[in-house]
Amino acid sequence: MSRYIELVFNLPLNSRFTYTMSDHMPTPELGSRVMAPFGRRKLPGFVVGFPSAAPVGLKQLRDIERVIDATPLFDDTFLELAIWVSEMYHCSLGEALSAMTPTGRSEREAPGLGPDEEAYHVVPDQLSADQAKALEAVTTGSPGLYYLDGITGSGKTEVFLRVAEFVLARGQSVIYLVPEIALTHQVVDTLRARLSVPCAVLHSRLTPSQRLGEWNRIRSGEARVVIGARSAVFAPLQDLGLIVLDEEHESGYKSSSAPRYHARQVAMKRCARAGAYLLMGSATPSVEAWYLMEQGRIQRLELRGRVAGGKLPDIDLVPLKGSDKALSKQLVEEIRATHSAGKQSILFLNRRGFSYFFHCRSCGYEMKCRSCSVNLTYHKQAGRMVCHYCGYKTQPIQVCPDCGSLDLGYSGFGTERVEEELSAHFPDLRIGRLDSDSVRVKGSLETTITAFRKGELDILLGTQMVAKGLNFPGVRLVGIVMADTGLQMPDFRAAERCFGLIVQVAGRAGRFVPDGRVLVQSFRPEHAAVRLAVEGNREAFYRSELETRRLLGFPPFSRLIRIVVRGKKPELVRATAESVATSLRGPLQEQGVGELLGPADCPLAVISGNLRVQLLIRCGSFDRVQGLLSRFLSRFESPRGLHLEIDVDPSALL
DNA sequence: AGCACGCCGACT
DNA sequence: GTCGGCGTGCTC
Repeated sequence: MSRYIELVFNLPLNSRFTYTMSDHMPTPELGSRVMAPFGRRKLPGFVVGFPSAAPVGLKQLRDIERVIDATPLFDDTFLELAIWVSEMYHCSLGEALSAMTPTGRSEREAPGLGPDEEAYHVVPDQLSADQAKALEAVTTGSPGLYYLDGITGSGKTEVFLRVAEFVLARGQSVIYLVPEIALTHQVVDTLRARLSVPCAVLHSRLTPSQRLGEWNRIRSGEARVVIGARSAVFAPLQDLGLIVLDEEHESGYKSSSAPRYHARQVAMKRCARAGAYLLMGSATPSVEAWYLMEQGRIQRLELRGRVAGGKLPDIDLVPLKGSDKALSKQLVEEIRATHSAGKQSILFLNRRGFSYFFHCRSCGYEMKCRSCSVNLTYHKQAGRMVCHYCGYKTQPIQVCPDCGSLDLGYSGFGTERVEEELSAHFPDLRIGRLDSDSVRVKGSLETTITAFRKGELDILLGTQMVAKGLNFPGVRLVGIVMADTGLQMPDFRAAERCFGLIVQVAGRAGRFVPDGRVLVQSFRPEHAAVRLAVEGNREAFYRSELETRRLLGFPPFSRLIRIVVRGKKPELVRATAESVATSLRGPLQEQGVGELLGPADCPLAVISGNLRVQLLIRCGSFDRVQGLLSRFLSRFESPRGLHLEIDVDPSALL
């Protein structure tokens, strides 16, 4: 009599595969992995069931080869969550399990400046009135959704810690999520110093054996606190009592590869199931979270003012109208004054991409990547035009290939160009640059930061990664070189991101540089996102942004599902997108559950030689659209060399 | 997703 | 004659 075992693989195949076990083999447990012959290959598979009979219509089943895991990776509660993930985000069960367990392939993460802001976390003798109120609201309220709405330095971390202590004291466990790996270390240090319970760390940059080790410490119950980036939301804790989601607005919580889950969404699901608290926090909540707070579906806990005192710095808005210089007169003067006072300056640029590209002043021709539809960026050091999507490099042109004009110019500012302008203005000042180019040389990140901290540099210039490192003691001036980068992008969250960035940078500057100056340069100083951020008027910004979203029928007034058809053959891609649209549009309309937009080329229409065409479903009834889409996808056979990417609640539409 | 099979074109 | 393009089918 045969024993049957059901496996799923990390493949885009929806079915489960039944195998037999030879008599001498000990039966593996549900949730462990086994090696199994699969066609001509051998693959690791997850054990998801033990059917009592073989599936009908199969003549010969094959034996599994060996058991990989001595102890299982997950239990049936976890399997239930994996099934939910696979249905919600339209991937196979095996793909979901791969992403959720320590076996998953590593997610790519941007290099970051380890912000040791938490090192400044001091245990206060007494909570502020707002902190005490927030803590009481959570601990006397029923488990559910809570939001610490407060600026940097308002003491969110202390409240997170106290709620964690409260939950641990009840014998329950805690997941503490941060938006990127670089932030885990400080949180770990703070929690380990404070909580008398072993903490585990989970993120994708641990080695496979480290990850498995931490995973087993969690499964065994040894560690009741887990700190980590988004994948830590799947930590296999028993008796979950609390998930902390710090910096809720951060885009790092959304996975950019299948399954494209959002840690906030998964956290809500887990907390609802476990009867646990979900405690989020940010100074600049996502528009969705803000809306839910307005509706009372998330309980807002306001933290006003700063625990350590210190008011928000004055922010000056400097228009950049009609100038082709990256540094305005005001900014130059401020840098000089700052240096004269023996202080340091930090200059901040949104992104290294979308800036400093080549264009023809006569006809407007722009140099684009041959296989991606993005503008190439000039990198002076290498003397090359570089594509930031595929890495393609080519020589800069001397003559416009379209009109023959020699009048070619740069526009936009990259860090290199700003550095050049700085050197011209301040030949005697020492300038350090931090961006993903300069950081690629290993060790240079630490070297630059250390030098700056020691006062061996006068100006630190960088991209995103300096935004979180504004806690240097000698800094007095923070300049945002071009605040509106990204605003022109065809993405409905552009304004929200722009707003959040300015407020975050200004807030951090104010926390660590109480007498500091913040200068925001902008080409579009009149834009609501820029103006209201500089004024610090959050209510007005969210009100105006919500009104825009309402008019356009965008989230939070609807939920979106994005389908990207991607492939090398343009005709095939377009034809497939068209046929997918036709198959979906009818049922959506007849059932009145949603609306299909497109097909249309993605704003970044070609990446690495693949044409990308998108369809957008604006859901009236999210659940019914999901059902309809699942049924469609199970019938749909993708032509060869062609991929469908399904993104539920997309965070960007590029 | 792989990996084989199989059926047509242009190379030693 | 065969090396190799990628269309088609299948994996318990």
